[in-house]
Amino acid sequence: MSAVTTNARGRPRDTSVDAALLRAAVELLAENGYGALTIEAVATRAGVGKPALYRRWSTKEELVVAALGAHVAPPRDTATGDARKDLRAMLGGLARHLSGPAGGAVFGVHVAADGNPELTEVLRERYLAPRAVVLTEIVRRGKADGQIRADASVDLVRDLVFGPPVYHQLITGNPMSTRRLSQTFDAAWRALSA
Amino acid sequence: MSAVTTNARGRPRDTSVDAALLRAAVELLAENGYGALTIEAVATRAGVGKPALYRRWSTKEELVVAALGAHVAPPRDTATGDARKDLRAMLGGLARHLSGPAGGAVFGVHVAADGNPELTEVLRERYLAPRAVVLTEIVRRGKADGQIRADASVDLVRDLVFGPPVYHQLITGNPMSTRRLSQTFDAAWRALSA
DNA sequence: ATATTACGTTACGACTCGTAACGTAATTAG
DNA sequence: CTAATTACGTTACGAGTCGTAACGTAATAT
Repeated sequence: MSAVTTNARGRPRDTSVDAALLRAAVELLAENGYGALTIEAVATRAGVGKPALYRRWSTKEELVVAALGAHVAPPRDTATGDARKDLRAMLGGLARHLSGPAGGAVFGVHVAADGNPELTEVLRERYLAPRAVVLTEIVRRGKADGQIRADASVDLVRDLVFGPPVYHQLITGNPMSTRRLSQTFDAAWRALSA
Repeated sequence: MSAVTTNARGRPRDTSVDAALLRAAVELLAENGYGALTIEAVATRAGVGKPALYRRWSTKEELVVAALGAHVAPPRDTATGDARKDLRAMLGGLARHLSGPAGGAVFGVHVAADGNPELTEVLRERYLAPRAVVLTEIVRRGKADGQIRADASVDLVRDLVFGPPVYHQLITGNPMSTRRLSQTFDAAWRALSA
């Protein structure tokens, strides 16, 4: 046992079907929003049948999580060593993400995860965890060389830096402007810098 | 024309039905989350039929907005004149709200409003507008007597003070602890105070 | 060649939505 | 008191969506 799980027996999965489904999901999210997303519409636009979709993701939520993961660029570990610049770059990545076609879906997934522990777990592992790793490293370095206050936890930095733009979009429905993004970041940094 | 619209002709609405429906909606939201909320379940728990519900709110979203409005205490204009205390009190009210049974529903409504202009409007008027008024007044006074930086807009204050706890709950699924709430508020105030 | 798995199509039961029909109850206008 | 009006509960219905199950066909490993 414990053999390589790449045990392809019958007909292999058609990779283009995966891509077509994820692409269709992102497109429909951008066009109609999360609530209007339909499994059948995704399959139809992708040119496949529903069973092909259900073979890959058993619920709408998992599909959307996968679509987000495939569409959103993973956080680049810019690692300039300058905590302020690195934080600002990470914030810029989030802002681009929220402004993009899948921006509105981010909230939808989190809400759908309410009362759904499995989905919450998937979301946490695939989406949040990679970003948390990068953030933790930035904060560690920043505190080591005295840029960030010693009493600032990673969670505090996260909530203070990323909270305002996400909240802004949740409340207003529109992404935060670039000017206001810099303004809120400056304010957050003012509170976090040593 | 323009007569008093309180023109009650036939059998009047049963007020207890309104209360029972709103209460049932809040209870079910607390138990199963927004996604699992069903019109029929609300009507059944309230002991009424679906038509009685649809006579009052034509969609699930409007019902939930109404349930929030009825369940959540409106913002008290504490008006101590101390901008820091007033802001902190407002933040405490939001935190109590998010910790309560309807906390999870707040996100659900916002997401449901995505791509639904009418619901967005209702949500903005009934839920956000009253709070915005109170906040604006607090910020105005704070800037007048030099407690708050002159270059801080109301939107900046709003996003910086309320964004972190809302984001925290959106990401982690749990309300922010009281200790961390004070911590993030102190940080925000550090950035906002003159 | 045979077993195995994926694919598209079609069909199905279950659930939810929003509305329409009924008969009954409550209130106002005359 | 009578008629008109509106609310109520019950029941039923069409529409839409979900998730799954069949079937025949295509593609790959053994």
